[in-house]
Amino acid sequence: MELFNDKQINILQVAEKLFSEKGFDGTSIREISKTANVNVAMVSYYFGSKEKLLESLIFYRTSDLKNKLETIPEEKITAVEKIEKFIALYIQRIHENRAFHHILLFEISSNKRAMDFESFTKVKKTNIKTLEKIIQQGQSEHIFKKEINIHMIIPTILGTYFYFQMNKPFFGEILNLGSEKEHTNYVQFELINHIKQTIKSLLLHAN
Amino acid sequence: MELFNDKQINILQVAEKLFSEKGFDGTSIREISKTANVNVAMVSYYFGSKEKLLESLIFYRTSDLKNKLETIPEEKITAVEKIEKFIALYIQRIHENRAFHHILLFEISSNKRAMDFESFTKVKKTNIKTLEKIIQQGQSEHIFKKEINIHMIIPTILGTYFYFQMNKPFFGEILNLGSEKEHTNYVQFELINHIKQTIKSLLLHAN
DNA sequence: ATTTAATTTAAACATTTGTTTAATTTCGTG
DNA sequence: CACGAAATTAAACAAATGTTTAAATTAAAT
Repeated sequence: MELFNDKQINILQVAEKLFSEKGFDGTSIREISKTANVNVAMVSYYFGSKEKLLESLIFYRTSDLKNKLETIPEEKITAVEKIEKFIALYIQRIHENRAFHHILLFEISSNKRAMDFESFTKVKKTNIKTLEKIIQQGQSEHIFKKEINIHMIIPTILGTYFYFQMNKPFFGEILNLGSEKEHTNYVQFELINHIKQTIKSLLLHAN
Repeated sequence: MELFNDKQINILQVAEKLFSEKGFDGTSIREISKTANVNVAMVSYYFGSKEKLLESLIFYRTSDLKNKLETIPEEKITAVEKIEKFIALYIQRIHENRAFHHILLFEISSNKRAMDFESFTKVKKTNIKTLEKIIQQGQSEHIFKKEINIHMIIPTILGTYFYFQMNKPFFGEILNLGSEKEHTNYVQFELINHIKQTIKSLLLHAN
């Protein structure tokens, strides 16, 4: 049994794109339906309402948010390698679903809609726990410093990415990133590398 | 000659609060005028339109965005102290105007409005130049490492702050920050300190 | 005090919004 | 083929939106 049929998925994907570009309130159902080549009534017919469409989108995207981060602590590699792998996988995953995460970031920081982000928050908390486990492993091996604020590591990792992403036109200009491909390439190599370097420096040398 | 009279400033401040909480599209002129205790028509009368109200807000806030960052490179303190001062002043300034910067972040990353952010972009570019100057000073003194991505330092500094700020409810919960005061206190001490520590580690020990 | 300009108001305006209706078409099943 | 359920449509709906109007009030200037 499939949760969403092709037509529904089409609408969800169009809505995701428009919501991420113009915001939830800035996007009308008529614009979504026109872009998706369906009648206006189809959105209500399939999803009930505009808010429920957003909820469906969150459900749709969160369900395949399961990631390979959880197993990293148990792998037979060094603590530093674990950190590097964690950062690379996490950023890659978010960048692949960047439109969705963009919407989430905006909606979560808005006081307007009382929406259920629990399923998403749960994944986020699991990821934080995974990172903390890796760091504590490194600390007990006396590789990582102990005088760090472990709660602020995730904000630095994800914040660097999101700030870069949200100011895409700005950095695209000063870094000469003309196309989307060049942009993704920069994230993949330069940005991920910078974050790795930053977190490693902090964990290995902080005082 | 004053640019905005008391009534206009009142409207601007109410609009700032509402825009930052519910977004530009999520806030209606009627809500603004009701909160500001003025007639609906006053917004059009004073500012012309809703979009021009936002432009006026940007103008109003950007005009006092002049900061004390520019003089840091010339001060007679060590490169490390300059970096620390830069971070502390920059984050403090943004945190004081957090509602405004919240709006800006959202509007800039939205493709919807073709708005003029030039005056703001100019300030931002000046700040980046200031930071780069400080780092280059430290590098020529052989205190700072050279194998860093100088363009990604600002995303790490501001991104850490904004990510924390945008996920305020989330971190408020796991850090037990009940009131706005506790929250600001955490930014002032813990968060700024973490960012200082992170950037210092990177600049001093990166490899 | 009179006139002129600036401010404030309630009402009206035209669009746009999310949503529903009721009729029509499509499709799978007996 | 025939029947019933699902899908699709154009139209209508009420509410909300940004903006304007024209009259009324207040303030400033002469």
